Amino acid sequence: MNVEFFKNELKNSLVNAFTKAFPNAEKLDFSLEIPPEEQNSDFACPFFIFSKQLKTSPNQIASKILENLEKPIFLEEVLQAGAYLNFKIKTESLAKTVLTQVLTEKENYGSSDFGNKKKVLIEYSSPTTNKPLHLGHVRNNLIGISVIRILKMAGYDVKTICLYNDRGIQICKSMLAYQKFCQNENPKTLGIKPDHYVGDLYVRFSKEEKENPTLTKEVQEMLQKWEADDKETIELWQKMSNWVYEGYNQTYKRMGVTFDYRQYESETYLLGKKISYEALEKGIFFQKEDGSVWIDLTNEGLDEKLVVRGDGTSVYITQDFGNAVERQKNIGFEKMVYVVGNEQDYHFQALFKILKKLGYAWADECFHLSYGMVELPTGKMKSREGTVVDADLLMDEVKELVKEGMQKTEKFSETELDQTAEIISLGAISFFILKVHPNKRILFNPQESIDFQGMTGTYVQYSHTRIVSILRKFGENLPQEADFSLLTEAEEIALLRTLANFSQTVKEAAIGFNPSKIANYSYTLAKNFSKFYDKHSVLNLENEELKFARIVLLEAVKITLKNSLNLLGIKAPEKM
RNA sequence: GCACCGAUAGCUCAACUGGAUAGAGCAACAGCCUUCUAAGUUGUAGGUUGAAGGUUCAAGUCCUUCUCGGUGUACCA
Repeated sequence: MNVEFFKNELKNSLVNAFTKAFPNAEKLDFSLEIPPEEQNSDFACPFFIFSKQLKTSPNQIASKILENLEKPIFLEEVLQAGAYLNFKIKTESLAKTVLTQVLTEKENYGSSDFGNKKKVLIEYSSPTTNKPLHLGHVRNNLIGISVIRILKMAGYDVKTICLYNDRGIQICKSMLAYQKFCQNENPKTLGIKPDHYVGDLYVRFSKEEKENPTLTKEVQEMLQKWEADDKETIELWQKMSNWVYEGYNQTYKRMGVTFDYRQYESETYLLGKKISYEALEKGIFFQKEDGSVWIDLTNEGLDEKLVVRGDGTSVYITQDFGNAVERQKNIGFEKMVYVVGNEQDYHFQALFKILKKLGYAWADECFHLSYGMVELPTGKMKSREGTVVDADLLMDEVKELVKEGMQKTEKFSETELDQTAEIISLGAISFFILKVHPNKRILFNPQESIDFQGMTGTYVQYSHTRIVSILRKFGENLPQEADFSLLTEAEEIALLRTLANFSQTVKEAAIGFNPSKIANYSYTLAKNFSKFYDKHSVLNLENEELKFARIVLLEAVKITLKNSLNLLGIKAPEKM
C-alpha cells in the first residue's frame, strides 16, 4: 500500500457520489489538489469546473457530493469550504502507510515508474577544451547531474554524454602561445593544474594578439595545419588536450560529474556533410551559386540557414544534426536532452526543425534544456579578459569559509574536518544554484552569494545531521513498527504530509526538468523537521511507545532528506 | 528591425502549470540555549505580482499592446 492508494480510493468515492447526486450528468474526472496548510487536510477537490455543465453553483455541487459521499475507512473527515471539499486522512492510516513505505523503500523512496523506462540521452557539460571550467560550466554540470538523478528516480532509463569542443581556432590560440612563449614547459613540473595552465596561455595569447596582429594570421595558419593533419601540430594538440582533460577530470570528480559516453568534436565535425548532400538531392536543402548548401526555414519563422560553406566545409549546426543522427544509430534513444545555455536557443530551434525536415520523427523528442547565464555584479564573464569565476577556485574558497565557521560543536579529526568542509561547501554551491529555476539568469556576487543560513544546502544538511545524532543516541536497533496513532501533534502531521508528497514532487521536477522543485521540497521538509525539533522531545520521553513512533518518523524524514539531497547531487553528512 | 527569455517584499527566490487570504530566506527590529547540534526557533514589519487593457466562476500564471533588462539574429562555436 502506498500514498497513491488514498488518492485512487478518494477518486472512486467521488465518482460514485457524483453518479448518485447527478445521475444524468456526463462523467467527469476529478482532480485532487494539495490544500493550503491552514485547511489542515490532506487532499482537496474543487468543483468549479462542473458548474457550467450542471447549471448549479460550485458550492451546491460540493454540498450534494458531500451528502452522497461514502467515506472510505481511512478517512477521518470531509469538510466543505465553499466550492472545495477537503479530505482529512486518519493520522494513523497516513502515518502507517507513509512511514512503512519510506522504511521499506529506503534510498528508493520517491521513485516511480512514471517514465516507463523510456530511454533518455542527456548531453551536458560539453566544454571547449582551451580553458578551465568556470561558473557557467558549474551551473551546467549541476543542472545536468540533478536532472539525470531526477529522471532516473522518476523511472526513466537515463544515459549521459559529453561532447568536447576540442578543435578550432580557440584551441590553436593556446597552442600557438605555448609554441611561441613556453616551449617545453610542463604544468606538472611547474605545479600548475594543467587545464589552468592551458587557459592562462589562451588569455596570454589574447593579450599579445592585441599588440601584435600578425599572430592572428599565424593562428589561422595553425588551424589549417591541424586540418591538414600536420604531424607536429597534431602532436602538440594532443599533448595540450590531454593536459586539459587531466584537469577537467579532477574537477569533474570533485563535482560528481560522470558520463556514459564521450564524443570529441575533432572526430564528429565532419558528420552531417553526407546527410546535407543527400538532402540536397531530395530537394530538402538547396544550393546557392557559390556551391554553398542551405535550408530554408522561413516558413518556420526562422531564416535561411547555411549547412555547408562554399568551400565544402561544414559548420556547427551541420555537425550537430549529423551527430544527433549518429547517436540515434549508435546509442539509440527515445528522448534526447541538451543541457546548453540559453544563448543557443535559436540554434536548437533550428536544429530540431532541420531534423524534422530531414524526416526524423524523433526530432519531436529532442529537448533543449536551456538555462540562463551566470553573471557577475560587474557584468558578463569573459574568458578572454580573464574576468571569470573559476570553478576550482570557487570550490576552494567556499571550503575555506566553511572551515572557518566549523569546529564549534562537534569534534573532528583533521581528515574528518576536511571531508565535512568539502561536503558542506559543495552542498552550499549546488543548492544556491539549483534552487533557481533554470530559465532564470543568476546574478552571482562572490562576497554575498554563498550563504550557510536560511534556505541553503547547509540548512538541509544540518537538519539531517541532527536527526542522525538523535538516532545514533537512541541506539543500534531502530524500531520498524510503532503505535502510529500517537503521532497527533501538528508538527508530526506536517512532516507526514510532506513525506507523502515526495514522489509527486519528483514527478513534477522530471516533467519540468526542474531541480528547483526538489531544492524547495528538501528545504520545506527540513524546515518542518526543525519546527518539530524545537517543540518536541524524542529521547527523553517517558512514554516509550511515543518515543518509538517518533523515532520511526525521524528515520523516515532522514531517509527522505537524504534522497532529496541526492537528487540535487548533494551529500548528507552524518555530523557537522 | 525581427525572434526568444526574464520582471513577484529593500535584496535573493517560491507559488502544485488557471484555483482558497501570493509564501520563504537574507537584511532590520524584539524574544528563545543548565534540556536530543543555536549553521536553529518564535514574533514584528515589509506587496497595486513592471504598466494598461482583455479572456472567465476564478489571472502572478493565458491573450494583446507597451516599458525596462538580457540573449540571439554570422560562410563563429
